[in-house]
Amino acid sequence: MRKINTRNFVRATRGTAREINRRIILNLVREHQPISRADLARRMRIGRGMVTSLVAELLDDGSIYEGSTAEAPRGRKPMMLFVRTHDRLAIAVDVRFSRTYLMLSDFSGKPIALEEFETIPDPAALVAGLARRIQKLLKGRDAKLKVNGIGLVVPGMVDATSGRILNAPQLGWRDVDVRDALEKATGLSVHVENAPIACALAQMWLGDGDTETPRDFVYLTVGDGVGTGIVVNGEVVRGHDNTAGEFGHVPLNPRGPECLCGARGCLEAYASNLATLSRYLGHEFSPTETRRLLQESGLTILDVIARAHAGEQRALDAIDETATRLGEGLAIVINTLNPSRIYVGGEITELWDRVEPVMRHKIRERALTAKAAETPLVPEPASSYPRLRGATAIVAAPVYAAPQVA
Amino acid sequence: MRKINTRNFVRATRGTAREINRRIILNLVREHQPISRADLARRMRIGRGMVTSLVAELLDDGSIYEGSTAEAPRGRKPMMLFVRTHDRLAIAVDVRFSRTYLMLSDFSGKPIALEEFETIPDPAALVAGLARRIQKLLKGRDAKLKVNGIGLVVPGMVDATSGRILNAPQLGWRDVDVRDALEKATGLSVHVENAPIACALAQMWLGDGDTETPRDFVYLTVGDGVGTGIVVNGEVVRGHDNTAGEFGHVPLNPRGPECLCGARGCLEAYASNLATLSRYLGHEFSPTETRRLLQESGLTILDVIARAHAGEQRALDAIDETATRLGEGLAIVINTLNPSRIYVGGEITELWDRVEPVMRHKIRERALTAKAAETPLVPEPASSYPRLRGATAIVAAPVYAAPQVA
DNA sequence: CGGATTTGTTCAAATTACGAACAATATCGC
DNA sequence: GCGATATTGTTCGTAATTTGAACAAATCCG
Repeated sequence: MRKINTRNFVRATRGTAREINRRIILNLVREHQPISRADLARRMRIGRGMVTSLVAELLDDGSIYEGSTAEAPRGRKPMMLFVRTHDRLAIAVDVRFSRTYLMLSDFSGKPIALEEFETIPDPAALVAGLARRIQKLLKGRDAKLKVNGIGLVVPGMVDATSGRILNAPQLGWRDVDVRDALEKATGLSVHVENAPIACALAQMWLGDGDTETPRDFVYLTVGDGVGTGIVVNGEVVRGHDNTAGEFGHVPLNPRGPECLCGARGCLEAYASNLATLSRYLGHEFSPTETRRLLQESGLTILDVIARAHAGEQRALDAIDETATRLGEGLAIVINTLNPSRIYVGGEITELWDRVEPVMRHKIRERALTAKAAETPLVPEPASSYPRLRGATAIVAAPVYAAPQVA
Repeated sequence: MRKINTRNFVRATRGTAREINRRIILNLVREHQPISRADLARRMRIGRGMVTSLVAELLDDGSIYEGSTAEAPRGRKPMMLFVRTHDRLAIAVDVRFSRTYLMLSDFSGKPIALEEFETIPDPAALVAGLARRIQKLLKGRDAKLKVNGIGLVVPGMVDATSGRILNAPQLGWRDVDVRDALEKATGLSVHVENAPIACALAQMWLGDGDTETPRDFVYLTVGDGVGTGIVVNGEVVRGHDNTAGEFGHVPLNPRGPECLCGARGCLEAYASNLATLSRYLGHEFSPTETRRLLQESGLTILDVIARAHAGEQRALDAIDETATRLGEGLAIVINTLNPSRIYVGGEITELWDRVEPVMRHKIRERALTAKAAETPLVPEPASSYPRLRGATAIVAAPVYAAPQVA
């Protein structure tokens, strides 16, 4: 029961029904490939003639392709259909505090080329550098491989419709427009997105290969900060001013450590990588001291994880406390949004066998129903580059998304 | 960019485009009445001929009606259209701990008859009693007034699709099916909904007369418990097991008062009417003691509010603390969902001039952005019967909602 | 009263969904 | 090897629907 937006609706025209059914077929092929025309007709309860005609259009515009025929117990062998992902490309950019990652990948998220370089703090200079690298990246490529656009992910608040970066504290950017500049420099369409939302979009549109992604879930990212991407009813939640999902600043303890946001005892001040590292070094997190402390020690979160793996008690204690706090935060996520699943991304997933039971224990303590207490937690290893996959997803999604109607 | 649900999609048929446009017209009439066919054609960028034909169908099925002609500076005077609400009725039922409210209203939410009686704890007996009262209510009515259905609101978790009440602790109901029984007894279709969600639906579909309701907001109910109804992208958030919106059990203080849910320091244990009343009597909230305490004293929340109005310091202190805690809770709502507005319902709104500034102060302290800190808080007086309006809304909404497609 | 202007209706043409017939393969029983 | 049967995919006529233009109705103005 969605309400129609009478300020900004899309009315149906002669071609709308066809467009809707074509998009449904494209998605059925995507999720059930290989699949035959006759199978599509059965699933959609539609005549095979209609399928032939719609499939012809999808073949024409290159969205799908015909593979070989498949075995059948009797009758004519069906001609199998597949979505064309290997020659539709996206350029994914992940801008982070110290380094920027640049990936060329196909529409399935499979990497073709990957490079990284030091982040240039000035937006204009970064755009110029990016444009140069992108041009070089595409130079030697086969012209047949169509690049559909650029997806750019930043740690911070983004207005996805205007493409403006509203506030990215880690980069020191405020109200910066990189989209238009990068579009002008490369001639490609550019989509900008906030990192946790991008990770959620990667899960939604590219999946993780094995299990089917639900239509309502939360993606928790644990990095220098703690953030979430929220998906409800098959759609991302951005919020009225693009600041939804800041579960990192849920207060856990009014007398807890000071947080970058100015408050005390935020989840992030307990569970971000900086906070974990700081705790390992014997200090509470502090927005003014911690960075200096870490630079002095030269340690990174991966060192703490390695030592925990090796069995060092101090490292294990630091990690356990982080997991406990994450569990408290996730209990709030579960009680307020009741997602069917929670994905967890970040270096901390390397210790999943240790971390998950601790989080689960807290969640069981706090969840309001027995079902909710067992909300599946799914780790996503950092090795799968979730942010870059998310950048790819924002380029690919418009091709597969439901057409806007009504 | 909504993802198509390939397990449960609706394909477009020959009539789909027509259905979509008819529904758009209905909603345009709803929100802009009085409006002429020519105006509709302009707003939809569609030929007037199409509008004539679609409007004829809507006139036929009684969704809208023609009023009188309107003045125009020159040319033929337009014939104005209106939605027909006054002779389409809904029966609204609000089952609460001690009393049950029964309202007959039209589709605009305007009450026609209202009665109340003591809640019968046994579900089957309550249904039988309700059916009897409903029959009596409808007996004397004009047969032309079409009753579209019954909306029933309960304090607790509800599976809106199956109509089962999963858990309503205040009523002591667990996994109870009142829908089928009430449908059988009355011959009317019955919709069951959770109270805070129903309040949100009332705002979304019936509005409050003056201002336009946004497509993303939160409705906070402060009663015996504290709950929220969440609306995102013009659609209600129910959660995977129908337990979304439990912001009442966000922990504010790990060493706070014990809550009914078993945890400590929940928002609800600070800010529900029971907690406020308990605090006024000089005690912390306690799930075991408070009810007895209140029965002994014979006081209700309205007494405390009246004394606060009269300027009694002890009452004011109790209310201020409640407002402070609600502010902390709302800051979490704002940082995690970033709604464009928050409606607040409950007896406490009687003291809005006192309560709002206290909540706002806390929100300003905690909100992550300046814009979010100014998220409008809109009080809804208990006198407008928000839950009963919500029950009406769940009956009326299917008539106006966007058709499900793709 | 005729021209100008706007609203609402009618109608023919262009498109499109739909369904039935048909062509193309393939297996199986004999 | 050959007809019977089953299944896939295509073609094509029919019915339904959008679309745009012409037309009728209503009103004001000079």
